Amino acid sequence: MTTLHDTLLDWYDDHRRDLPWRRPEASAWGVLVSELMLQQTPVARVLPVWEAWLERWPTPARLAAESSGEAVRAWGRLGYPRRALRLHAAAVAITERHGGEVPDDHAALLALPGVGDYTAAAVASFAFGQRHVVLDTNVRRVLERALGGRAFPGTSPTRPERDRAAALLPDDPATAATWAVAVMELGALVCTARRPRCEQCPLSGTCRWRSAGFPDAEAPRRVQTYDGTDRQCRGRLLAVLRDSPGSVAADRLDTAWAEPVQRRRALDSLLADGLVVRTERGRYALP
DNA sequence: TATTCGTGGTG
DNA sequence: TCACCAAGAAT
Repeated sequence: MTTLHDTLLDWYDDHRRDLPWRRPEASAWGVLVSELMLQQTPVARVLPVWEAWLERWPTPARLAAESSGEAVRAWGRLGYPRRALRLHAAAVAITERHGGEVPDDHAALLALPGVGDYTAAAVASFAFGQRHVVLDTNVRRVLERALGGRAFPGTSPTRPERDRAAALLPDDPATAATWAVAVMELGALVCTARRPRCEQCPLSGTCRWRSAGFPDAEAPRRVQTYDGTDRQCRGRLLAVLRDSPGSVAADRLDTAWAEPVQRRRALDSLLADGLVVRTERGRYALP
């Protein structure tokens, strides 16, 4: 433990958000649900959906007993609806393979649908108080700036990056878990991607990016176009199905997207993903 | 390894 | 206004 650790842990104690999945009464299932929902989706939009989800499905077994289509419907407009399918599949796997209890083992977590290296480490750390390197985009940015002296990390985590994060991890598991969430929180609230609030940062005194004069602060980042893409088309088609209690006729989908070739392609991909099924007489529905 | 996969808030 | 983004995973 160094002054860096004490400084950041003190900051976290004073500034941490009171998020429902961080409360003591939150279950491991609640933590897992939050992590799936938070993949590429802002906290503010996750909050109401998470509350409703846990109210309706307080355990993995309760979700596993439902159709995957109900999960897709309850997912609402969080985006990337394949995550809803994966979360449902994870609930089924937990029910079948782990007796309905979210596993506390990193490898077992990693084997669940929708759970990658980050999410497995996050659940093991946040829900079970274990010591893991939790390397999300926030943590990577904070460490790259504070220790690496650069504005942004590369596209994917490197070996040296992991080693650096591992070397910083406190020995005590409970402290390591708090450290992990504290670094994430700093990245989310202060050391943000665009306009970091350096005047509020507890690490500003030692930050190498700051002492170097903020090089490459305006580094061009990859812009993702959306209008007119297959993604947008899929979203429109799925919205029609979410808002319909049963199945819909094909011509209902035609009204959701005018261009027939792209509409066909998008519908085929939704069918291939299992987000949509074909029912009787050429009608369509959630699975 | 580079792509693909939604959505809506915001500076 | 509109480009930019927000706790990744799967392939």
